[in-house]
Amino acid sequence: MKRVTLEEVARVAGVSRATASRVVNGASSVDESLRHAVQKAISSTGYLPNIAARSLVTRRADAIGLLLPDERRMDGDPHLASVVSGVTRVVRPLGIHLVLMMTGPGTREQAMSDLRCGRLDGVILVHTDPADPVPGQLIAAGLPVVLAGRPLRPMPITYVDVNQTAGAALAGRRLKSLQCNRIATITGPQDTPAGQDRLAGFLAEVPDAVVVHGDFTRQSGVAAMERLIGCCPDVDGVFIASDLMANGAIPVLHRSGRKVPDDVAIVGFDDSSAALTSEPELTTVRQPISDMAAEMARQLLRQIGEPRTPVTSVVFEPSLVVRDSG
Amino acid sequence: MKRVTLEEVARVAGVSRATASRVVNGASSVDESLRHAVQKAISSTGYLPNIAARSLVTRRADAIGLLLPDERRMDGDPHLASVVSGVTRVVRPLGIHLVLMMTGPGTREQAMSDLRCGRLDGVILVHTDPADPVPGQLIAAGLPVVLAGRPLRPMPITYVDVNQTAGAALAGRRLKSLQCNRIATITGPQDTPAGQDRLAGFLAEVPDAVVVHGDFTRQSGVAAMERLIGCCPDVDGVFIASDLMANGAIPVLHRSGRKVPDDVAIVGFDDSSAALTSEPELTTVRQPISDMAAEMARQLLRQIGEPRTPVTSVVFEPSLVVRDSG
DNA sequence: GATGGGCGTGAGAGCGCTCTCCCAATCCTG
DNA sequence: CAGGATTGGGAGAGCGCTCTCACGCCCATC
Repeated sequence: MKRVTLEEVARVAGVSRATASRVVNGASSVDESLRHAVQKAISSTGYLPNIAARSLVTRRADAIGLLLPDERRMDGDPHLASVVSGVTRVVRPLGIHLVLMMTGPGTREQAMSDLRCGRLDGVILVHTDPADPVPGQLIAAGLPVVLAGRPLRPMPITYVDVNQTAGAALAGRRLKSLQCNRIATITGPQDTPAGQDRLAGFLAEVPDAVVVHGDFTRQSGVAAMERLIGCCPDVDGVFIASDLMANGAIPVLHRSGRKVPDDVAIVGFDDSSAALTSEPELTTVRQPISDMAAEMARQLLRQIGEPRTPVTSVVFEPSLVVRDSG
Repeated sequence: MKRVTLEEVARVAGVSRATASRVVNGASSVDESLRHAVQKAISSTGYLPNIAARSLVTRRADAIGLLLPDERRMDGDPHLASVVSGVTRVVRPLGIHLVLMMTGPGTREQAMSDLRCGRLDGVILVHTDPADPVPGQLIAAGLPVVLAGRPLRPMPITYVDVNQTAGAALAGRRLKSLQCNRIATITGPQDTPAGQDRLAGFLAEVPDAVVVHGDFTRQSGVAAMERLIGCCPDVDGVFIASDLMANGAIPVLHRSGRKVPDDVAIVGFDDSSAALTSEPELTTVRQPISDMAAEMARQLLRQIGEPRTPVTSVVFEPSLVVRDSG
């Protein structure tokens, strides 16, 4: 149960600490016989490098942060598990830790400190409030950071996003191909890039669509659909900018005596778990969340590896998942 | 942009490094004037302690791990965000990092290493496979660990759980009070404590209930309900051991021409987001996930603070959330 | 006025690792 | 065979922090 150090390994292997270190770190140019001896010593002693000591000299924490919005905004967000899993996939083989930070009082400041004092090598920012000063501060300080989703105001920052506009267009084409005559959309919040782009992309495809506003929440989906069938009773096709809103909106249609998809076709966006828990299951625009998360991790690691590298943005193409609702 | 060390702070404040360290760590017995000088030096230099250096000597990582099942098992699990948020709430004020680890090839071994080499102070294990050797290894090694949920086989390990039996009884009483005559239950997997206890607790309250087995997944809820109405068409009240299964089961009832709750009352378990995305919204047994997670964190910290402390188990009481389904 | 006990402070020894030298040994080339 | 080039290994200096220990200093005690 006693701690075994490199020193100990070196002693057992009959080499210097430096050579033992070289073997541990896979450095080139160590004689094969010595390397063997060291490896034997490592496994016989059960040696594990002390990360703190290593970190102290390499100035690398081998840990990155994932900054999330608070529980309420995350709740119902189906993506968390996928994001974590995507990031984990690229990060774990490298022995890098994923530190989760949910936004709360002082979190973002803490993340800044962690970054500056070398406790974190970089951060991935999810669902960032446009008014949040943190991204700006981070890039100003030259600290590695990647955004999930295009920032509202253009800024020199690396981000990964899905082509929201193209996704909405996909939905529009689907409704048109279903021969819908009276097409509407329930939008996301218009102060977010995703909300804006999904509306713009849809209108580009269906210019005369009726527009009703929502804010991505289930609740707002209910309200928006009530308004929609009030003002436009003959609607027969709706693109709803999030599955969660669609999930709230469909029962409203049922209650009004309309059948989905027979009377009204519905296309959602996200392909979240809400798409499967809806009745009928949602036809929706899928974003490859897990792959996007993996890409964010890769971008972040690149920045950490070579600072002052030019910012990039990676945009993934969405796809249409056809199920029962439209 | 240059790193400022304690040494630097001490120099600016005109004291020794030791005294500066005392101030940083809030140690007693530092003269008020010196403390002031040091604090001024800290803020003027923008000093942030280097965690790696501290960790090296204190042998504390100030980080704990959250070991999760993989994405597929987590998918649809509505609890992740709540768990993270509960743990974060107690852990962050202490400056302790929450490291997320999703189960995958080698994860559990990695967690063991991290623990042993001092990179992690302790771990919380969620959804542990009964056959998993890791919990046993951890307690054998005397490493701090807390389980989410009672282990299948009794073992000397600290865990936090909800009183599953009592929760199921709550559901049973609810269905009886609704004057249901023909009561059934769709169970969870019978090789898990939760699955077993929910069935046992329900049968204790409704001994003559029809029992159909499921495995907590939505899919299995669909299948189980199909079997149920096949073998027992006059059923008028069902306790479904997870909201996710209930979410799958309700559309089956609708398709068979039965109305919920008028023809068949449904009570779920979990109060997960699936309870709200169901139509009608589910009456369900709520477990205080976030509070339980917070308690897990507290238990873990206690173990870290004083090793070899006796194991404890904390059991929370569930409550019934009455909505529209039963 | 000498003695004992606190208490606050500074010096310095590590914690376990990496990495830069520097030296020795081997190799190639003319 | 001499000379330089190349390579592998060891010594040792830190990385930034905590913490023990010993040293003053001041006050209370006899």
